[in-house]
Amino acid sequence: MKNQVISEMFERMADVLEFKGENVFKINAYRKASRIIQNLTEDIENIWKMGRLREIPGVGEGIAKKIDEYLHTGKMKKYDEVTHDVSDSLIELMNIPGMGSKTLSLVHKELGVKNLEDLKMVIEDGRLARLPKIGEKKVENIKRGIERLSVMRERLLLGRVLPLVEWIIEDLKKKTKVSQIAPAGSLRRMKETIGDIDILTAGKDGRRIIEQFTHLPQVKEILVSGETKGSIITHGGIQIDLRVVPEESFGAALQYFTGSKAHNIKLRDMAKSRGLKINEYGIFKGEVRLGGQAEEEIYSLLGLPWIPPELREDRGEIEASLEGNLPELVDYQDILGDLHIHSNYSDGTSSIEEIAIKARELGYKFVAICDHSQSVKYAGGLSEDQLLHQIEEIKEINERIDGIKILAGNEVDIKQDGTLDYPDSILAKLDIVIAAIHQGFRKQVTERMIKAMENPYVNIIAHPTGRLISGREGYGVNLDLILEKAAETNTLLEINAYYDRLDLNDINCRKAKKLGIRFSIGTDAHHVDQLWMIRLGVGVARRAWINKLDLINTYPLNELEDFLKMKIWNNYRLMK
DNA sequence: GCCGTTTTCGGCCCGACTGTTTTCAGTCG
Repeated sequence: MKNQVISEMFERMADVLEFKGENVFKINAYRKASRIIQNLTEDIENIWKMGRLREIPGVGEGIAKKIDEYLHTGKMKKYDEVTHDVSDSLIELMNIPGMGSKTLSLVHKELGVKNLEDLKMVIEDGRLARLPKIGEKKVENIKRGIERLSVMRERLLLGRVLPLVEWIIEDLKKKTKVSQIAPAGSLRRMKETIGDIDILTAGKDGRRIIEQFTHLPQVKEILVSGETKGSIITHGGIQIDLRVVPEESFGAALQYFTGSKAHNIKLRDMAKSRGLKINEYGIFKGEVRLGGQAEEEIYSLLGLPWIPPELREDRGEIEASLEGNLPELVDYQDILGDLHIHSNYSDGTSSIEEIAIKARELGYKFVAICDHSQSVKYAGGLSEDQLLHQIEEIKEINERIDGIKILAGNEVDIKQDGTLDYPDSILAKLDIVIAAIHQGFRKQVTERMIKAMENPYVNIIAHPTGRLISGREGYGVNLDLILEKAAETNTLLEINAYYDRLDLNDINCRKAKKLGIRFSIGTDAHHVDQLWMIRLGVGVARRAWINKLDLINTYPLNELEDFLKMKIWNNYRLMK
């Protein structure tokens, strides 16, 4: 799949052209094409083979030709031409906050700066400050930018940030008289990683609200404190911005600060062609303000239904809205149970009973206990006897506790030879079987997973790519083959909601959905306090345009139990 | 370089803030 590499080439060209001072609109055209190609769920090579490159939005004659050339020859002349005389280390300097393309090219041209070392040097010896249009403050800015760059390199994980933001919002609600308050930005879109945190409020006394905000106990350092904007660093080193807007602009501001940028640009473009104008204060016709108190007003005045934040990535949601084809997304309240939880039988720390009681408190109808299997020694995998014992205990608790059904399950290891960690006779005793790779990440992972899916007792493949957001690359599976097999065998794919996994991710889920594959969400929780993470999984599902029917966590218990047996029944029919 | 219910040429999202400037360019989100 060449989508990624082609997308990166255009992004690179955009960066270099920006540095060279090319026409801004041309640069944006490359950026847009890059982003859209990155978001494609289809292999660009397939699209190319069908002669349909030009049907990709943002791909016109010129870019189509370049893609065609690259896919034919493995080369793109224009790319080489544009980038050959500019090094990576130079272009990377544009990432420094305060250092844009104009400043960089000035610094490069006048002082011969080629990398970070050079830049630091001309700051130290005062040559930078002597350039035209560069003053003391600008130098100071860049200097701080360099320091910040090294700190803020990494984006924050959604699952780390969400609880903190909600805590702060609750605190602010108690301490201030804000009429409305909500998180915005990529957090509200439930993106798996967050750049910076934006919270939006409506209220009259902005200065006072900001004052309260900057004096919360979580605050370590105040960066900005004004009438409409406050900015702080928490003890955990996370930057949070709070903005206060007038009540009548809350919807417009929420829409604006939620983004994404690409989604907003498209909306504004639409507004323009209808003689309207959108900004963070409202939607206008000439001088007349037509709305902006609620987000819905912005959308409805453009002839659109309100679009859920999770969809706002310019991945076709605006077009779908126009056609009346917006999906009916699964809702956070639709979840009736968590289908991947570890107990203290293996490496979890809560007892099955604790889990059942907590799940019932959460309003669930069922939970699946899926501990590790015997060969996963490092995680206390269960021997056959222990598993049988666990099944008995689950039966006993089910009889004793009302209002919740515990499903006896297991996260069965797919061993290095591709066989499963328990014989079928054991698997047959379980209500739900999740198969997973935990060892031998480099050994024929795709083939092993395919073999596992062929087993009629395997309902679900856990964390199918194995990636960890904060680090590990993943197993290097051939996902297309996995998806094909999952569709063929009616095997579900897991959306593992553990905050560092979120695997499958949104784009891959959407791809799978198009093949008719269904999903299950499991938190992979190892303690009852981690059960809340199911929301992260639902966020992924919503970002993947998934509806209730696609997700078995929304099925009433009896339908779920039937569904989980379907694969065995089908297999039985085939054998007859 | 893309694109078209005002356009096949002439547009291309919008505003705030900052700093270096005598009216605005650069950067950011």
